[in-house]
Amino acid sequence: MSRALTPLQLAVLRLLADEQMHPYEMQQRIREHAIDQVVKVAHGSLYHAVARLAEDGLIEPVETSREGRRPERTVYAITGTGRDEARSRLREFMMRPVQEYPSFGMALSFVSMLPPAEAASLLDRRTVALEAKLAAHDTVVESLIKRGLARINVIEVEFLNSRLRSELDFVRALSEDIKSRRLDWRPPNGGDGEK
Amino acid sequence: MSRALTPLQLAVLRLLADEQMHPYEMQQRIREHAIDQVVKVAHGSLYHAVARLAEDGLIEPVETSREGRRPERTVYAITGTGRDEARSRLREFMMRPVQEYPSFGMALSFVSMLPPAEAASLLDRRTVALEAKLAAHDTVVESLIKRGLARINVIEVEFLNSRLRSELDFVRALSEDIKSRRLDWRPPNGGDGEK
DNA sequence: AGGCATATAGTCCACTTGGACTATTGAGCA
DNA sequence: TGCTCAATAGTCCAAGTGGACTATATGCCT
Repeated sequence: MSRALTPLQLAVLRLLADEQMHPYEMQQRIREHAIDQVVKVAHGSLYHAVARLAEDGLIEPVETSREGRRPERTVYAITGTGRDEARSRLREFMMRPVQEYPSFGMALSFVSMLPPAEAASLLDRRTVALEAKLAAHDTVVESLIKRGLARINVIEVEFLNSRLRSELDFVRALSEDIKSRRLDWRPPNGGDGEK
Repeated sequence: MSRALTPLQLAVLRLLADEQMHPYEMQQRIREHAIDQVVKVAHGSLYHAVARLAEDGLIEPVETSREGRRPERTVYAITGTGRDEARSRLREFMMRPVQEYPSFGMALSFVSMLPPAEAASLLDRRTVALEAKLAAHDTVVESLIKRGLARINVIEVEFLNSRLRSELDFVRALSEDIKSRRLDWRPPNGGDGEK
C-alpha cells in the first residue's frame, strides 16, 4: 500500500463492502446512517477519495449508467485488495489511539488570556451547548433504532455521548472552581525567572 | 477579519502577547510548554501561519537580526488588532463546541467488518496504550509544575486526562460486553428490508 | 402554465498541510 | 584537528480539503 487510507476512504470501502454503488449514492447512505457524524465528508473530497481508491486498485468501476440527460454515474465495486486493506487499516484505528487536537483543549491552554469571571461565564454557555448536543444525539439514536439497526450499529454514538458527558462534568467542575476562587489566576510564566 | 484564526495562528498570537520573538523561538516555546500536545504544529505550517498573520496586520515585523552567516531571523510583535482578534476567537472556542471527528468513533462505526473476538482483542490492546498515555501525561504535568507553573497553566492536561479516563472506561466496558455476548453481532442492515 | 426551490451529479480551484530538502553553526569525541 | 551528529533557521512543493460553481430534472405552489 502506497499511502495510509484516510477515514473518508475507509468509509467508502465500508459502504462498497456491502454493495456496489456510485459516489452520489455513497453520500446519501452516509447521511442516512449518520456516518457524517464521525467522518468529515465534504462533497468535493468524496470524488477525489474515490478517484484515488480506483488508482490504487482498491475499488474498480463496473458500469456507467445514465438517466435522462443528467451527467453519467460511474458505479464502483470493492476489490479483494480493497477488502484486505480496509480491514487492516480498521484494525490499526481500533487498537492504536491517534494523537488528536481537540480545540477545547487548545482553548483551555490559552484561557489565562481572559479574566476569570468571563472564562467562567463562557464555560457556562458551553454546558448549555453540550446538553443540546447530547439531546440531539439521543434523537438520532432513537430514529436509527426504529429503522431496525442493532446496538452494534450505533455503538459510535454511545462513545460520543460518553465523551460528551465526561466533558460536561469537567466543564461544570472547572466553572465552579473558578467562581469559588479555588483556581488562582496567576499570569502565565508567573514563577519562573529563567529566560 | 477576513478568515477565522486557525488554532496554530491563535497559538502564535498567544506567544507574542507575552513578548516579541522570531518563528523559530515560537517553536521552541511551543515544545517547552507542551503546546504541541493541543495544537498540531508542523514545522512547515508555522512559517505560513506567521506570514498570513502579518498580511492581515495582526502581527508585524519589528526587526531582523542575523548571527554569523545563518539565515536572517525576523522578529515579530503582536498588534492591537491582533490582541483583539485573538481574544475574540478564544471566546468562541471556549463557549461553542466545534464538531470533531475522533478516529476511534469512526473505527467503532465500522467495527462490524471484523469478527467479535478480534474486535475485543483489539480493544484490549487499546486499553494498554491508553494507560500508557495517561502515565505519560502525568509525567509531563509533574515536570511543568516543578518549573513553577500554576494549575491554571496545565488545566488542558487535566482535561485531556479526564477524557482519556472516560475513553478507558468505555473501551473496557465494551470489550466485556462483546466477550460476554451481551452485544450481538448482527450484520449491518440486518433488519431493514426497504431499499 | 409558469416559476421557484430542491434534489441529482459532478467539476474546479484557492488555500492548507506537512513532509522533504538546504545550509550553517556548535558540541562531543577519538 | 578533523569528523560526525544535533540544533538552528528556513524554503519549497506534492497532495489533500472544502467551498464555489455548473447544469439538468422534478415537485410544488399559485
